[in-house]
Amino acid sequence: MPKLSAKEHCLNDLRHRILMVDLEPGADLDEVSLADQYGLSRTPLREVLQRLAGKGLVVLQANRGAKVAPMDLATMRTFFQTAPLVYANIARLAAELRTSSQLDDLKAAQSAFLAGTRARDPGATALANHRFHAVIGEMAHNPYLSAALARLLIDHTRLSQTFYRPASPAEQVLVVKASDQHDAMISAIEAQEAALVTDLTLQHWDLSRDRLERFVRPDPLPVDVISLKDKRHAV
Amino acid sequence: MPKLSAKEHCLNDLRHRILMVDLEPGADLDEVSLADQYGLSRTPLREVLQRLAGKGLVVLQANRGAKVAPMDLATMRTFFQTAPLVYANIARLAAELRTSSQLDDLKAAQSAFLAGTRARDPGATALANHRFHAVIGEMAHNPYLSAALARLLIDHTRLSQTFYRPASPAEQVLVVKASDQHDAMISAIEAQEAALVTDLTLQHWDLSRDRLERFVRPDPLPVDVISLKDKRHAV
DNA sequence: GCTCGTAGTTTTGTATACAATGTGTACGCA
DNA sequence: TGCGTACACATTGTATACAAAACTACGAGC
Repeated sequence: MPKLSAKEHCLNDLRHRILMVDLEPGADLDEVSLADQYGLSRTPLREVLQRLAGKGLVVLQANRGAKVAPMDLATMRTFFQTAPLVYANIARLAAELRTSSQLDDLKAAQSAFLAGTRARDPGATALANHRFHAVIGEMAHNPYLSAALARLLIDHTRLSQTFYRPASPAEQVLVVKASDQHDAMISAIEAQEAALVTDLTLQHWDLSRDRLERFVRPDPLPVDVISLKDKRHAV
Repeated sequence: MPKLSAKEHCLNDLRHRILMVDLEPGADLDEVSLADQYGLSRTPLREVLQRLAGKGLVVLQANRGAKVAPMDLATMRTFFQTAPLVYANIARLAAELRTSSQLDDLKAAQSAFLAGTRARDPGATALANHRFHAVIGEMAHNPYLSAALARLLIDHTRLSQTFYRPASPAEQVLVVKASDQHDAMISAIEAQEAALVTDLTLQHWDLSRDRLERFVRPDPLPVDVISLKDKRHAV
């Protein structure tokens, strides 16, 4: 069991809280309060913030402290525009270049994902999903595209959390479908079938996008209030 | 005139030296010597290193200091594989989304590039070229692809420096051609002709790749040493 | 003779005190 | 009353001293 230093715990926990939108996009981060919250002095805490800034999780403002990386409308637009390109290319490279130990990591991430869904734990599920796709990024052995992927995954995970609502039956079906796609991707990556993985990845993206869109643009409220009244007891 | 703090100067200068391969890939960076070299204490210097690490210019090794980001064979292979994809997509977005002030920045970078070539200053030329493509990255308004682009440009600039040899006449022709392509790209971006910019960018990439390849795989030495002797005075 | 262990040195990591910068508020003046 | 300035407070940035970890070299044991 690797014993984590206070600094490592701080880094992981802040990362976790940002991805879970426990710390909201744009939120100011106070050095002193975070420092004694994690039981370290400001010096190493500032290094943690610099590191998080390097990964794109926070942004530093000179003489004005750090804040959680914001997510405005423009960001989201760009996200939807860019994700399929990067995901597809990463997936293709992953199929070609994956090592067997990375394949084990991927299967472990998928196990965690399944466990999360079974436990109805949206946070754990989202985090495992993040890990799953991050491992595919590692498989691609491409530092350039991985830099883009890492930033995409940050916003992808945060968007999922933002729009998540306690599992409706329809939602649950989609999650199961996503899990099946994960399994298919694992098989294809293991068999190194690059074209197939690319295709599966794009299907997976479409599912994810539909799921996000469903919350951004929900079904409109019924215009006819009277008829709604009649249906009240039909639920 | 913006007065630079010692810290900003340190950041810029280290960046500069890394891009110019004055600091070679993989070189160890000693905190204390760098600290008094730039006249600041270790605390802010470490922050500078963290920032450079975030940009991908250096890599940090826990309890074992920092070193300049290495460039091994695998990196170069990946670079050539990935560059056209990112450059082309960035260029297309830049044409669509550029602002007029960014267009001014781009023209300024091209002026600097031209000045560098005229002065036969390979360092200044490479840096201006870096800036030129970085501005196109800014125009794309896409933080995800920009992250990939930034890392590509680091290695692109370093490769150019590594393989640069004092301008042969043939080499000079290629630089002029590159400059012309820059001008064409500026016009196309100004006119927001996305398809044209994408095409020009890929042509520009081909030129750059040919130039790099020329040095990686130069013409073989003449096998027939005797006949070479006869030609000695013909040069 | 080689390996392992250990002491000393060098280098990195952390805490704290202090300086500088930014921010808010209250007061004076028009 | 409105605006500007100045002062006080809060927060960030820097330096230095100290602690911990890694590297080196030397010596003992097998």
